Amino acid sequence: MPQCGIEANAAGTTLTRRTGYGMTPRRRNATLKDVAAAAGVHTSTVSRALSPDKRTLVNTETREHIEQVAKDLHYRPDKVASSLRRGRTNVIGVIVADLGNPFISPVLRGIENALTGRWVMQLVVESRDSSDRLARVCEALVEQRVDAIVTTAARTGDRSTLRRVAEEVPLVLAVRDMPDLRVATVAHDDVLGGRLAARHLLDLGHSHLGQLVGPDDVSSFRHRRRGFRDAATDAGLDVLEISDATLLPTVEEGRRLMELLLREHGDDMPSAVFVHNDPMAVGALDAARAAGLACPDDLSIVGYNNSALTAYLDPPLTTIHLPGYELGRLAADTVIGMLDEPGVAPHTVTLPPRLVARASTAPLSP
Amino acid sequence: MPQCGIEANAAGTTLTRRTGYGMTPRRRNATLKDVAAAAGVHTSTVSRALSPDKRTLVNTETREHIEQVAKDLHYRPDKVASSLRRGRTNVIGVIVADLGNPFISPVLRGIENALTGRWVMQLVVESRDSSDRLARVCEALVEQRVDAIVTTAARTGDRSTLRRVAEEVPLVLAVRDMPDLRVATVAHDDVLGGRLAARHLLDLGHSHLGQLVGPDDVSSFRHRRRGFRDAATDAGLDVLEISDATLLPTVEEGRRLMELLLREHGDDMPSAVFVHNDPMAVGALDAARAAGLACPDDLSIVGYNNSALTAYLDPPLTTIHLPGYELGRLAADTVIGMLDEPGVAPHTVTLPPRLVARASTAPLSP
DNA sequence: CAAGAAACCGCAATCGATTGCAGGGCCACG
DNA sequence: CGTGGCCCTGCAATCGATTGCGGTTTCTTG
Repeated sequence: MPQCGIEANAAGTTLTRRTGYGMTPRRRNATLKDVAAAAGVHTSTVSRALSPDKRTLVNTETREHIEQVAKDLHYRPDKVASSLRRGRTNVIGVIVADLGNPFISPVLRGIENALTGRWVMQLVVESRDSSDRLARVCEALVEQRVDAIVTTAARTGDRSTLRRVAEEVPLVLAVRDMPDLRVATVAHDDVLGGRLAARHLLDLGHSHLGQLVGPDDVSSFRHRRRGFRDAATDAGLDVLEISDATLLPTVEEGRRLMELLLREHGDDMPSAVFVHNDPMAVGALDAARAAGLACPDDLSIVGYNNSALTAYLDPPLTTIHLPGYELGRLAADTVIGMLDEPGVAPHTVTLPPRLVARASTAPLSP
Repeated sequence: MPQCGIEANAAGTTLTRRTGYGMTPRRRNATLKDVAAAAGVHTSTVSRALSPDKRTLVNTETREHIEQVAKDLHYRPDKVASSLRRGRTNVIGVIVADLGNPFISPVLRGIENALTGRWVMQLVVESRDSSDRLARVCEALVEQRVDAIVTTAARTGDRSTLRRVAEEVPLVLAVRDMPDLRVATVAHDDVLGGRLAARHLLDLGHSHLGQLVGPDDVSSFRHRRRGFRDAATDAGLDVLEISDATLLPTVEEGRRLMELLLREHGDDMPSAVFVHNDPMAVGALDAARAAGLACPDDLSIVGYNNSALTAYLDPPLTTIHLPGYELGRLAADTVIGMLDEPGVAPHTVTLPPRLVARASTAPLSP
């Protein structure tokens, strides 16, 4: 290790060099060059010594010396420079429709947890379920050179946007899917979710069913609706549907829809309704109660998502549980897989929901 | 515009050049050089023409021509290269303790919304309230060269970590604060929150108060505890405290603590207790009920956070509402402010909580 | 002992955009 | 007609890390 002889004077090089040209005068971190100078070797050697998979290319003594110097100088590799050179940022973009929706939290958490194990980070943006905004954030993420994008914000009208995106960067759809778009997808089996809700009510003896359905341009609602209806059809029954919902999953929205149902079909009310998410189910329940219907005696209600505290409502809400955390993990795994070996056929996974029976549903009173 | 003459052959340059050296053979996007060649001008001219604040430096005709060519080639500036050159990424790091905690959603949303207006994006990571992990993710964010960090995950033991971080990159504490660390902070006034809870109960005539408190190394719990106790002291009263809580804000945890309270002070039970967050309040309520205490008749309960659906519990939960979205926005604003004009004294903002009185609290029965 | 291999390290190009400086063209004014 | 000034563009360095290739040194082997 002849370089060590130079160390003495090389180490004397100071770190006070100012950032050149018109740079913003920010903090000055040690760079590869600084470490190289201080260690008396070439930058390429430092780079190799500090690289997990190239470290074998450099002599052990040299490497240890470099590692020591790097630590002394508090050297931190610049991921920006690294990304530029390698053409890979180790960052993925995550698009969600609404960060305020509690349902998305476990998904995000699943993604985060799967990624950090792989030294990848996530850039999180919100589309607010607007097509324009979705297009814009996609553009922004591509400019940021994210290695991949996972989006939970796909609506039917976004197909062309997503198709374009998928041509530029690995894309994964999460939570919502997109028919005939050949893109990797990780979603819940919402058709099954709808069926579970229906089957539960049928098992309880209900034969007059209704559902308050979410917008049809969101696949998860479309699937729930179809699953519920299919199961009813299988039993030879019709389903009363209120399909006026917007994308606001609020208690008030649920109340509004239930009032609509009461107004339009008050003389022929179903004995059980399936509401496409929990806050809305709560609102629906409230409106029904206000109209003099007791739950579950006069009306059984099934929600969706198994949101926090639904078990402690009055009455505890029967609902469909979705494994959001697992979905997040799998979505991240899928992304990583696509990056590791590109060109494999788009992978699609669906996770089974689970019915959680509580007191908002009861056998049909005779 | 003499360059236009060259356009014909310059535009003939193809985009099929392979990525050089050992690059991963990913998508090939048009670069500045491509646009320059196609437009028959130098890259620097293209850069200027496309830069919002330098566009005036280039002739209008030239600029429009360049813009056209750029659009035709689907040119997208490479933020990575740009970041390297300018020493600024326009990305900030956001550290949260637990992505699964629904309380954090509006905060994240507030940050996102404030940032996207400024063309800045957020890298979101989770510390899981572990000091080790916090240190690691901070390190990772610094390596990513984020322009700033906002963290909601500060615990007392993290002081030295955060101090080091603050020396390297602009830091903002959100939600939780850190005494005698001179760092910009945006938090709720949790002392006031605690006082509000106490005052509400005192106003209802309660004179025997208790609280189930969160861990003392988290400022928000410490503040709540103090505020509650101070208000009681002001009224000449003592407070029974159970301070065995962990950082898991679960229903079960609340149940456990209430059982502890019942076991240790069953013969001398307070008539009202303040629980430091909503899920725990629900658990506490459940345990109390299991022990034969009716709420609010025998026991009034106040929660914290005004979580979703608390208004529809049985009974509807009295709780403290926090403006999480606004907090997020302000935290982001603070960050942006620090970036725009560095060197100003650390700014600190506190937002007022609000008591939401519902049916889980009632006047002391005589 | 000579030739070949292996281990190790340095050179320099490269990723793509930004920007200080300088130079060319053109107009105005003395 | 000459000089000064303005407008616009081009030149080339730079940000910091990575890596193919080539050159030394040392070790192995016939």
